[in-house]
Amino acid sequence: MLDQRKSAILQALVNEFITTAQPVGSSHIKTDTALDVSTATIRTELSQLEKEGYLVKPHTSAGRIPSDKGYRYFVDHLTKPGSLGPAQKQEVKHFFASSHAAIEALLQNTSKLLSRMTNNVGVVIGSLPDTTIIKAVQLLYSSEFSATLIFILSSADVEKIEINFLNHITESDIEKLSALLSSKSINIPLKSFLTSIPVQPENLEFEPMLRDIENAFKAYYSPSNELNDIKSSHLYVDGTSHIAESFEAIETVKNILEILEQQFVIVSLLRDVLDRGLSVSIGSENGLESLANCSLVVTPYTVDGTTVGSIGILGPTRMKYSEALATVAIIGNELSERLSKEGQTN
Amino acid sequence: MLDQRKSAILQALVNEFITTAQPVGSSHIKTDTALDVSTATIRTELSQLEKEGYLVKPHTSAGRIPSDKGYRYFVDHLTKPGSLGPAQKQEVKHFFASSHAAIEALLQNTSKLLSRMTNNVGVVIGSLPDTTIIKAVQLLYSSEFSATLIFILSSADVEKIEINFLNHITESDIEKLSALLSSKSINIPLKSFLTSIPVQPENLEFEPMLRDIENAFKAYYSPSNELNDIKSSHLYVDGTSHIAESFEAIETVKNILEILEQQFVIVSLLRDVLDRGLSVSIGSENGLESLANCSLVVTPYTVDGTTVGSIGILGPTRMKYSEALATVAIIGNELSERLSKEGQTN
DNA sequence: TCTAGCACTCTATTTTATCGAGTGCTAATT
DNA sequence: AATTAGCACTCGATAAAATAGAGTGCTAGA
Repeated sequence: MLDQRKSAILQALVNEFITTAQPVGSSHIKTDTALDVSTATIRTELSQLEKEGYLVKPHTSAGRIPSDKGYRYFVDHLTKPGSLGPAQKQEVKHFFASSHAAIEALLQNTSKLLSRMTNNVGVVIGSLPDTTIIKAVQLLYSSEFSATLIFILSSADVEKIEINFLNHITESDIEKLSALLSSKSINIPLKSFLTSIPVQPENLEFEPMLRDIENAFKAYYSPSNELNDIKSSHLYVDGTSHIAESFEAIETVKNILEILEQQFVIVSLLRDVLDRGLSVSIGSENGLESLANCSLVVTPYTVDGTTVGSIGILGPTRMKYSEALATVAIIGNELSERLSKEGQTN
Repeated sequence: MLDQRKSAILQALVNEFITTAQPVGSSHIKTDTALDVSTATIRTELSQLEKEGYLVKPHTSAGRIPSDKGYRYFVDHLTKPGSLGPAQKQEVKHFFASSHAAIEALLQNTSKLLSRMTNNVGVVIGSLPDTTIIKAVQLLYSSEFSATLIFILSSADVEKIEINFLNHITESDIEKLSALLSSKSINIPLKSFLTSIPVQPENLEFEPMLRDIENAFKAYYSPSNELNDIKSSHLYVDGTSHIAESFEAIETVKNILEILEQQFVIVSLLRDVLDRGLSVSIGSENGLESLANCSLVVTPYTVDGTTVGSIGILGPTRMKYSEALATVAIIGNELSERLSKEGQTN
């Protein structure tokens, strides 16, 4: 824990660095703070803060830059939750009040909103396979040898799986099968879908088709499939252009874009946060070389009290945390509310 | 039309520039080509090519760079279709042979494949609202006041629309409505959906609900909604990190990323190509300041002979056109075949 | 414990010099 | 008429040298 003066200095330094992106020297801090001490005193303080790992010097005769530890302290102890201006609150309210016919569009637009309001990359992760429950099942006839299996999930997502049948099927077969599946599988977790349709005496005639469905389902959710996470929990990203604004080095930009393309990486980062609530992951805490200069501000969102996904922003470590935290928090809340209200998904 | 020697010079110059990204001087061209003339002769040719608009000089004492017109000539007259190596053909075959349970995943992965094989941005556009036909309709009960309307389209896409009813509804209402819609709307174009359900004497009791559906549908496809194009024709983009490799200036990268985020811009660019077949759009031909240094190689794809969308790559004007054309063409073919076979979508 | 003062460090910026790939022109050659 | 050798000239790129100034760390005195 830092004493009052060190705190004030660290806070001023971080704030200054966030806005200017330049190393901060002792004299700047003197003007920024109300501290009535000389720059020499500030310098000794700075050098101690550096010794303790909160600050870093790019080179001998430069000002200081916050280290990840410095940012961490800043976020944990020196950042008030922050509140949005009325105009911005209005923007969020208006966004969620306006209609978004499809859930996918809502989530996609939510990532856009996050991005636009914070000038960072907006990220939204929908549906968590472990917790989602089947709210409706429907099998739709496509052709003599294929049909589409559709799940509507508690997370408000829709999953659809193409089924190819080995044997000839009829529309009436499919209808009966569909009814059968509905009767057995509603309100159980998606991951238990298979066990919910054991072969019973009365549906022996459907056994081969059920076998086909089983195979398609297994293939779709095969854990060996790296894309599985993406398929079963959609990721919506927007505002990638902001990272080109935030970083000078084109190499850095490239690396971050690559990470964003490997969606499962982001997905797992966002998942970590589910039981932690609103939280910040700073630089090296992300555990990824490529994201060493990035921070994530993430919060889970809920549907009817159950956590179903998370939203967040990805930006440079020198982001406006207070603003970011406030924005992510409010959008998370409004999204939860929007998804829960009107019983749309129950 | 350029004479033999000018052609050879232009061709050599473009090829050299594509690989080195440096302005090309007369001596390089002498070594690159089999032409048995002096550099002085080449210089006069170059200066004529420049006068005719095929080449550009960054500054007085530099080599030349192809202009958009130069690339255009190169693509139109000096580029053979190009063919992929066996390993690459294999990669494409293998990709389309392996199973992709959901169409969305297939299209998303196709953009990834395009990107990986060409080291550019891969783009896939699915479903064209004007031509898509409803293959199945289903209304699913969600709650007392809401349901989900699902269309399976000939493009293999699924559209779903949340309906909020003004009045209390029951599951049985929804079932009947669903059957009614199915009977009236299958095999008609999506855009004619509304006119396909006129109120008939026998379904007067559903009139208020049909009204609600009508409103939701109208809202969803409202032409005033700029997002409409995106919603009704999904866009899949992958490999954005490659643009950070292709361009030096971070500003350029930012601008291109921004364009990619405004999906409807890309969608309209890709649409232009539908009746032109495999084609290339170079630099200023794209009509967008931000894409002045980019080219698009695009081809439509079909399902059972009907064009339903297009795929392509976005890269720097100095891309390997021959390779790009070959790759886009083969992937387009395989995708069409894959979507058509097995009658999955009929 | 704080502060004024000062020597020292080191990057960033500017200035100057030099290099060399490439051009355009001209006069001679084929 | 086309080609080519020769040469002066241009101009960005790279390197080297000079300068400025923001910032530090240390010390001695208040």
